[in-house]
Amino acid sequence: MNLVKVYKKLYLSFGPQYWWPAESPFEVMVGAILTQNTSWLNVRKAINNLKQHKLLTARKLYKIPEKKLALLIKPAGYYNIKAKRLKAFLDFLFKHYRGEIQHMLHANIPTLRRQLLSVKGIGPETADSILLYALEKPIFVVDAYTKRMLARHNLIKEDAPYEKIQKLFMRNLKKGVKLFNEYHALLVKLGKDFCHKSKPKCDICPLK
DNA sequence: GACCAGGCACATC
DNA sequence: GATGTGCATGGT
Repeated sequence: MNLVKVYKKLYLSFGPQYWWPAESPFEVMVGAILTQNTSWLNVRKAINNLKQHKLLTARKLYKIPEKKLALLIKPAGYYNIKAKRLKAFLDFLFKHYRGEIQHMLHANIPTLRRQLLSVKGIGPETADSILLYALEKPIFVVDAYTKRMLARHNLIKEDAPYEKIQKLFMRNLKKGVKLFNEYHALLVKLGKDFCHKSKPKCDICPLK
């Protein structure tokens, strides 16, 4: 089964996913860092905390102490390290783009990706999530679910590197923000509902 | 109570 | 270059 067929099956099974669940590009970026190895339910609590305190803007988060930020995002787990990562990202945003997300849109994709990856705490998945879902650049996001699905259907090896998997998608799909957005979201849906880590065999996989 | 979640950096060999 | 470990909350 090729990747286009996989997409069609997923879409027929689940329908549109309306990603990313956020009210602004900045919220996407914050969410992308907070959701590292963490369930979205916990991330939502953390983001709601920031919203209730009216702190979910680049300027506000840039100014508040790291300690205070850590307490606010506590429900998301790893809160000390994530506060540090958010701060590192905000430092980057103000240093290179005067704190304005709009200004990032002028840079080209490879440059942006390199810059994001240079921030401590932003790895390939977080960088690509920001590029695709916040900045609407045509980059495919690879996550643990993506990897698991491909490995279980024998399309890659379990330990295949990120960039290799990403290229697999980007070479075999028509390049576009809309498709990449929906595809990744559908893979997460599949992973959450069917492709469980502790159950290597899945009899009811919609891809079968 | 165990297991897992929309990763990443760093230590050690 | 590969392999292991810390980071932490909250749902199932």
